Amino acid sequence: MLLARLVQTSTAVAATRSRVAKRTLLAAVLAEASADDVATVASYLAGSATQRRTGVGWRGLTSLPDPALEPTLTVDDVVTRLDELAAVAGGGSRERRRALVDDLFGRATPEEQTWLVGLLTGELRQGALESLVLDAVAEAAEVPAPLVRRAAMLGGGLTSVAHAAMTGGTESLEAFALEPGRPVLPMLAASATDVPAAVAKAVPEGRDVVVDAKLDGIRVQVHRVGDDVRVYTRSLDDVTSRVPEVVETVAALDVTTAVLDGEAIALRDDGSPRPFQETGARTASRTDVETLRTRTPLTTYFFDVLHLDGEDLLDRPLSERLDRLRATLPATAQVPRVVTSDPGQAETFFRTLVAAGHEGVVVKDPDAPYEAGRRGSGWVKVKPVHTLDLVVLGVERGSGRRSGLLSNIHLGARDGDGFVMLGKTFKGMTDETLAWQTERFRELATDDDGYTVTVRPEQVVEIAFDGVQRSTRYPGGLALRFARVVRYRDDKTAAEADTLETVRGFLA
DNA sequence: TTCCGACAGTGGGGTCGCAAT
DNA sequence: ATTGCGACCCCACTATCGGAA
Repeated sequence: MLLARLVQTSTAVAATRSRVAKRTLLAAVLAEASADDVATVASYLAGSATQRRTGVGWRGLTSLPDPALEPTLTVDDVVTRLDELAAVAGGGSRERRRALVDDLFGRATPEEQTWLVGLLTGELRQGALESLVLDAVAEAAEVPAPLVRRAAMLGGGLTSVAHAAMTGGTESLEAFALEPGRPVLPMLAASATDVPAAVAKAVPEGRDVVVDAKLDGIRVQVHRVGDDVRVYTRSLDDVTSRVPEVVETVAALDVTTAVLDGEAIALRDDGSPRPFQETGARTASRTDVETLRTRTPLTTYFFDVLHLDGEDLLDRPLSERLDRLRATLPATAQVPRVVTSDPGQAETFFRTLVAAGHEGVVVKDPDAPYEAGRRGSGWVKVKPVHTLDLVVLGVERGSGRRSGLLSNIHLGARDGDGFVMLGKTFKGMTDETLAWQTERFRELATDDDGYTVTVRPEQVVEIAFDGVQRSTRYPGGLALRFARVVRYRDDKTAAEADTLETVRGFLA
């Protein structure tokens, strides 16, 4: 298939807001693709290269060769070039990558160049990603959408499912099942502002809820098949070699086959959690793991079991899965948990965990199945939220649907006679807020480099955040974690804003 | 007819490993 | 040694569509 066919479709998909129309456009292309092409075509329609890493990003695509006049590139040509790039990713010379990029882009028309940049940066911005393409696969193959979705979640993603659906239909899709050794997309949690709201969202009134501790570490999905243990992250990256403690915990269990879901976290000697940065650094390190584990050991806590000794448990209610978990794992390897119908008890558990330095809780419906890849209401997380009144020091131009608006604001805390920047945020703004702040910050502008507008430090903004972390990027040595706008405050002057000292007090 | 679940988009800070400077 | 880049860890929030109620 010609790449131009995909580019043309992407343009048409971007041009309509109707999801049904997008789906139909995508399905038409899938139906045209050959059996050899269809997996790649599905991935490209969803805006993803088939290679996990190509070593080429936004920066490597800033200067491109002159484009081709005629569209001649095929989907297969692109795959071939990206395979070559992937082969030198994280090892090859920049010059070699440059040559491969130039060759590929030199054979692309201007439209194809733009599309390829979107593909490689993950910013196609056509209003359709994997989820919509899965629906399109169902339409093209004339099979039920839930069947396609389930197969994708359990069977290794869009590409293999697209191929199976288009070549084998319903029968092929039904063959996809949880297979120990092959990771499945993890179930995700919705969120609520407090424990009562979370309980109300998770279960009908008066029923039991499961309340799990939410630990601030790295999500791990562990597969054991006989003596072989493999560890996957939330995005299904294989990190087995980096986390031997997790492997040992599961290897010690009295089972032959298991799939477990949990969290790995670095703790202090007294059992309190270390800052997320330390757990993150530990799990990201690949070199000299043996030294690292003595310095920053990881502890693993599991909260779910998807498979046990030949038995799939995904569709079993959580209460039953937890019974199996309790029978299989020592208490020390399980996430702290209470099961209660008393909202007061859930609240107390939440407060105790937060006081101990943990992130919060996840409230769960005991009747809910494990919905791989979904952010259902069966799991609802609750974390404490802090707020500060900070001063806007600058604002950046937005992109995409925020083009023409001033979007990402720079936040400062009061320090002596001046202000110290603590981070940025673009979250929590409604369209109305964006329109207002665009006008407001143009009035306060003192400088403009074409991207960032510097403003007189006068506008106070109330900011919600999850915590304060150490920073090497910002001059105060501190940065906010997950900062978002609550509201602009016109009842406070910059002289009344919170100080750097106050912010430092939030450092754990 | 209204409501709400699911998606896509818009980006945040920190960390590692590697190549180039 | 330091810097820039890509990839990945953690992620919140709003607007919108279209099926559910």
